[in-house]
Amino acid sequence: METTIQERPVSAQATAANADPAKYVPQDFEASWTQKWEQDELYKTSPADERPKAYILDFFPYPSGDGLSVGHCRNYVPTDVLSRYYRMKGYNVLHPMGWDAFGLPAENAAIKMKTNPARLIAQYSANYKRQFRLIGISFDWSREINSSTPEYYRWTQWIFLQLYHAWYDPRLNAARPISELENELGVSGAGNIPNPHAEVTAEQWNSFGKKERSEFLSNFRLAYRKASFVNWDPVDKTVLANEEVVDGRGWRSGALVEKKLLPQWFFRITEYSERLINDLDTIDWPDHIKLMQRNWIGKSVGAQVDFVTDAGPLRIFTTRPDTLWGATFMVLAPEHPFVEKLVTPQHKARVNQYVKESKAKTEVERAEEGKEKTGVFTGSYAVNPVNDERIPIWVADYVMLTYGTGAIMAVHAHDQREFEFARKFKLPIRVVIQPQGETLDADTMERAFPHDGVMVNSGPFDGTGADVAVAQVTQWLEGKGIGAKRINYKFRDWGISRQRYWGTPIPIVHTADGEAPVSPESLPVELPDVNSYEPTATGESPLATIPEFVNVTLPDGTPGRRETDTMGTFACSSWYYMRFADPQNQARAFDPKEVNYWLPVDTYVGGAEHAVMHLLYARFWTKVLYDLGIISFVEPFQRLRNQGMILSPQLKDGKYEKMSKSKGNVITPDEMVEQFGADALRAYEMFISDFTMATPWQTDGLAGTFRWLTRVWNLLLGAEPNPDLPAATDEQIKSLRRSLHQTLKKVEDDVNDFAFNTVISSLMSLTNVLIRAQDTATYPTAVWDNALNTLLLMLAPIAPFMAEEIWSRWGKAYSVHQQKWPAYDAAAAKEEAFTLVIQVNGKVRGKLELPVGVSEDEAKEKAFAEPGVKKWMEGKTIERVTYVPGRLMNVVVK
RNA sequence: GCCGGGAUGGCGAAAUUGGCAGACGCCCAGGACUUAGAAUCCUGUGCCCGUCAAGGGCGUGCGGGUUCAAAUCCCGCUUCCGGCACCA
Repeated sequence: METTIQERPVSAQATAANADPAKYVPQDFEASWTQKWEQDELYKTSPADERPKAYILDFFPYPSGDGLSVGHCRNYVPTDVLSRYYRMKGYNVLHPMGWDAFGLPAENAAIKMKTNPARLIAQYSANYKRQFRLIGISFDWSREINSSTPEYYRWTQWIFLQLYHAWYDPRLNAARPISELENELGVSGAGNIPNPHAEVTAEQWNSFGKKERSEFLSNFRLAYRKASFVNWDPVDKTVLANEEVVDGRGWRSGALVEKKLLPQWFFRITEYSERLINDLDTIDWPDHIKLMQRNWIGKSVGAQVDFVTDAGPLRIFTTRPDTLWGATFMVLAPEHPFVEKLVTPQHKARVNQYVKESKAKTEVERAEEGKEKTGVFTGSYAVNPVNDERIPIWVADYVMLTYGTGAIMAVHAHDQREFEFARKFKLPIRVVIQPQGETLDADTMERAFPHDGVMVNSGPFDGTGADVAVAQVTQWLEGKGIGAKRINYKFRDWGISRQRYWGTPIPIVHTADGEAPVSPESLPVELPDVNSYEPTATGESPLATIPEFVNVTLPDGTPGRRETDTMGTFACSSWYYMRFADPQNQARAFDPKEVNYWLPVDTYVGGAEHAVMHLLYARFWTKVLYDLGIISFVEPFQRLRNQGMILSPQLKDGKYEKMSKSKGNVITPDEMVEQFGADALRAYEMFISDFTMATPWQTDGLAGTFRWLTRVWNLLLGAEPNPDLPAATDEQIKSLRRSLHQTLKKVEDDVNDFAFNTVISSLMSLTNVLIRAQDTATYPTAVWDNALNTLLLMLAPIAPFMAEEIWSRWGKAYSVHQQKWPAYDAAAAKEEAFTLVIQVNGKVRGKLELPVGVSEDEAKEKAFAEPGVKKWMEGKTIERVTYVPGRLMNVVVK
């Protein structure tokens, strides 16, 4: 098929030749207003004061070489509109911007281009900044921050030390100074701490040397180092957090992640599981994000039970203690320490082989093979403590060491995985839960029955119903001392070590006596300025190869080696929103007065992809700093909203694609501004669809908002009223004011509700009303001027350039952006009449204009007299009439 | 597999949460202005029957249901997009 080249019908490109001052040519004035606003520091935020505050924040962007696309503008424009709106409402507004500048993409790009990541970031962020200015975003640039500067990461390190020097006391449900733990250990050991991470008596503790104490405290510190199997990305040559592994691959490199045993730094976020779940109820976030966090934390309530084995008590976790009597064997994870102890000589070879193979598999391989269960018998047996039955112990890789206790009891009849396993290995199956209304038969069952029912074959519990079974059995186990209630969480501590150069150095020195934290006064531990910083394949940070960095002598003369891992960038973004409250502070991370005034963030906007990473980590840091008395709030982000993605306008295989540089379908704000101006772009970003919805870009739609702004321009700067037109009647004047104030209400409500698309459509409607009014009658000057003035003020947050230009052409005092938001008059907005929709048997048969407050009888009388309605009622009997005042009447006839 | 969220004209979408489906735009068609085009303005525009009429029927992914009344609530599917994934 032949394609014709479409001419671009609408365009406002300025050419010097046809410059007409009456015409709307945004390119003629937008840039100079940006300059003036900046000169005048129009958007500079004041420190804490008496006014109510509004903190409106976008997710901390990672500046990339590609710059911003029109898709990125989708969140920056609405937050800017909100900020401008709040300024006009008299709020003290904080609307800042900065750069999440550390991390792999910049470092990898810099290595490739043989340059320095700092230089790249400077270049990329300058481009972002240029684009933000281009589209009129009102950031207070005096508060700009860059997480890779020593002035910033000094305080990231400081917060790291706060965590390092703290532990979580389950008795207080809060973090406390580690020194208080040390005191307690010296007096009473760990004996008074419920479920301590490690046991110690006071005598033992007091006999410990420096190094032993240091190592012991690692079991409690909120920032700790531990050798563990980690997700190793062989392409980026670094460790990844669990959240950064997607389908077994590194989220940035896409490489298959390997398991590697390395000493790593962690933050003990799991201590906050319960609070992270509970406090979700106190914040205004999208439900699906809350749900994702809950699922990620993965709380399950059940019981732990000790089975008797030759190697000692074997502890399992189950959410179904009511099925204990149905256990027909046990399964250990291949890495479980009991495997070695329990395997009998004649099974040793097979078991060792199986364990070796499992350990070699990646997570993906394990999962892929997951449908077909594998496993081997150890040769040993365990005794089920509830019925003294002897059951075989197997090893199978569908059991994970990292969840629960790494060991399970297998109840084949009531768990699908175990059912499959039992069928495959011809193990016995026993029904211990009978569903209501049917009878399960262990021999003929084709699938497990994992649901509720009545307990059978369960000794003293036969006949117990599902509603109470778990609680009663758990209590019984506790009474007999063979088990206890236990809560398990899926998620694990947050691994922050990165074996890379471009990140915040971890402020720890390793000495012969153990770890020595860098003193706060000697921060920052600066990243050395070096030429070569390529990652090593060994799992060692490139910093380890720099002797000047590594070798240190502590103030007391002790020689040490600096920690050479750096922190993953989620550390930087876990507190940047606090730094914005007091970004220049050289003496501390922030002044508590400022941070407690501005925080929590009132409205936080960004993509849903950070649901379980940044948003969980930031909440965790906030809670720790709260516990330590540094800040006075427990949740960082009061209201969260996620923008929908903007897709490429081209259909491919019946779908709209994501914009990406590799597909060559990226549309930039630069080209759109060049063609239509920034204001039309802003309006279209709002108008395109519901804020949360993914939607394709349509440049023709942008042409539509440009046309609308042109009509507004012509209306507001238009000619004097036509003297030939009749004077407006009282009714017309009332009607005009009604439209005006209804729109005002709608715009305010919708801005607050993030319904930006309908903000634009209602302003378009108002524009149409005003243009029509202008062509119909001459309105009193006061009425007309007030209408135009109100429209312009409503437009100011949306189209800031145009609003300022018109304001200035009207000869009003600079600046429109320092004006008050117009006052809403509810009386003026009130309707005097309404349209009554008349239905007969549910079908619309007529409409009637009636005064508000008309009586039901009168409405009926008039409705039944309507010819269109009458026609359908003739010869029928009225069965019922439903009347919804102000709306609708439905007559049911037969 | 489990858990979320969607599906509305040719296109992007609205719909006060049970009360006129399609606001507001785009596209398209016809007209005005113009030497002509662009821009602008006016009119029309869910589908079908009907002479472009009057009028009527159908219509919010599909199939049922509740209700005087369903895009909206309930049950069962299809499909797309996210998330989780042997979690005991």
